[in-house]
Amino acid sequence: MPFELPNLDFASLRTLRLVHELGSFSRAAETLGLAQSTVSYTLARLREAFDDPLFVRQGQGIVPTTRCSEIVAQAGELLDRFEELAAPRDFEPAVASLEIGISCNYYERVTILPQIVRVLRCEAPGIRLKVISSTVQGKGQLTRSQSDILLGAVQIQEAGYFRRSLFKEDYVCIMDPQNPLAQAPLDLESFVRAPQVIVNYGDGYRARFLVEMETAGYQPNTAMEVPSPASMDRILLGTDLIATVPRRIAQTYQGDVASVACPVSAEIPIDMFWTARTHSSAPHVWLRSLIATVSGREAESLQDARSSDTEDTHAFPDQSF
Amino acid sequence: MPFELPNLDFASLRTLRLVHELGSFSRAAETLGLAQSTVSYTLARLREAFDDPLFVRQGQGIVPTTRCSEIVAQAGELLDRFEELAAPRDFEPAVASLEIGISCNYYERVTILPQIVRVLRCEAPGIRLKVISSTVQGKGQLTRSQSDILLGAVQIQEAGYFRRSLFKEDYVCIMDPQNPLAQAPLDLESFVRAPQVIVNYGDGYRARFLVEMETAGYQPNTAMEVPSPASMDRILLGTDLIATVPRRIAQTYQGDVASVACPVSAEIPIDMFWTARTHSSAPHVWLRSLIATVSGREAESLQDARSSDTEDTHAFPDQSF
DNA sequence: AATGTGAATCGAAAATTTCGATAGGTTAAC
DNA sequence: GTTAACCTATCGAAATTTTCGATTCACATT
Repeated sequence: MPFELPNLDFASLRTLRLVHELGSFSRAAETLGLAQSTVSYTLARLREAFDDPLFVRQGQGIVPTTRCSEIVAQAGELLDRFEELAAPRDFEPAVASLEIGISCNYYERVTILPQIVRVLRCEAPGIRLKVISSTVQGKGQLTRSQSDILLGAVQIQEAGYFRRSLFKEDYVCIMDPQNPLAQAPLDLESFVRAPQVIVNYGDGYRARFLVEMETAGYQPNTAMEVPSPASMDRILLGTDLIATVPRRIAQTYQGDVASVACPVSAEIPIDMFWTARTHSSAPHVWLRSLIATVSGREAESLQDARSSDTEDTHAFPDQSF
Repeated sequence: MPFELPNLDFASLRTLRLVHELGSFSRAAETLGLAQSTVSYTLARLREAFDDPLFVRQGQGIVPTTRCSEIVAQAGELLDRFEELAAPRDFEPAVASLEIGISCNYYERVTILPQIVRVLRCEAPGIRLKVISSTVQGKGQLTRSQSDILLGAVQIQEAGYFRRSLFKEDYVCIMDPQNPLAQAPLDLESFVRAPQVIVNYGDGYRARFLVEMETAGYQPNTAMEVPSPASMDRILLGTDLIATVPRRIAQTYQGDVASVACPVSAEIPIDMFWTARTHSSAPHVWLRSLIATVSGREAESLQDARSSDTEDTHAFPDQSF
């Protein structure tokens, strides 16, 4: 064996430092509230570990060996770093520097993230968001630690995930303002007949209102399919087409298109999910709280659809930006 | 109390690191040759110390919290530094960097140090010598850690000092080569009569041969007193003066002055002293060994004039320089 | 010599760590 | 679904380490 790597605890190093500082075993013991024999025993262990006398008697008192002084200098740094490491993390948004991963899709990127980003740039400029498309794999991304937070109209049954409802979304029908259907509330019959642009979101996902329509025995008059609701206004303007999109998406086209309530009632619950891995991390707690607050009032945290776990409410900043 | 600073040992941090690496308590226990419950208990202590779950269950196995990964990264550095600190110091002259303090006077600076410096520059260029004048305070300088090594014709009776004899020195009389006294061995009567330059070394120190003369009832014919034997040749040349100086000092004037044996026999033992503080330090051991080897053959180490402590003999380099 | 100061050592008590066994909880297979 | 496999958590007992008070030892000062 080349050399037996010794084990010591940080308290021993603190004792060593104190003895070095005070130049006395007895006074160190007194300061620490221990018996002198205890300090003596601790030093015996240190001597063993470092294979050096560390302190030698010199007349009245003791004198550190050169090696001892080296060790004390190094040990001081170790202690400082350890104590910093062990200190409770008081998270300060203003100075924190870290990356947080968010899985979501177009909808959340358009409706939730812009507000979050504005607050972050102002209050926590050191937090970097890494947003990835969740498609239908959001849960797996969470468990594989590819992201820390999953946002979306997802339903996770399994245990081991935390959930917080953000808000409920419903659908509106949008169309060219000249479209006759825009002049009055839309009835179901007209809605079914109207030529629609259907958003399929790729990956075989089917919008909730389509599922509801089907259940009720209706088929939409599909004139066109697109993978994303982005720039839907550009498509619709000047045509007789209508599109059924989440209300908050419709608001991003505001002014350019007319919107009316969708006669097929379908609510989409938008939730936030995370795992125990980040549950107790101060920055994550803070960001989740921010997301919940920014998203609306219906804040409510549940784990496994059982234990409620209300997070600290984020105090929304009243400063203007 | 603001926060209880926790105590941990380095073995716990190693366990943490291993669990993080292997992703399993059981496998870490197996690797360490411990029971799984032991690792579990160690993690309970770590969780307490860091106030964080550190690892959370995730299906099959466990996943580290974000805080845990931070801690492991930091702890890894702490462990590396600690292990480096605890590793046996294998002293390598070629790369060692440190300062060693030497107390001595003119005699040793002229006779011993030049050879030491040449070896150091060649073999241990990182060792910086800090030479201070010992005058008559050499012992105090040692005990106050103002120097690490004391060289000189000193006699320390007290315990607690290590000593190694370097060599014995005797006196020669030097003079202008034209001086009639230089032509034959000097007899005591001529010596006492001859006009001398007496070196008083300041500080009331009296050369050994003067003490011997006095004991024998003679007084030198003092023509002049100087504080140091430096440049004595410049003083003597062209005069009828003689000076009595240690033989190795006389050799530094070689060629310029004539020297004959001093009829008053007086041996000066030149010793090296140090304390327990540096006794076990590898670089100091090495340097002391070098000094002893360079100084002559009579190497012999004694503590308290009792316990002999022969140091490693320094293998004098046979390379030319 | 006697005295004082401070570290080392000793035996017993206290606290901590370790172990084996077992319980609790989740995943994969049948 | 039930079982089997595989984790970590927990428990009580045993082993080890740490602490303490008292004493001894070493050195320095009076």
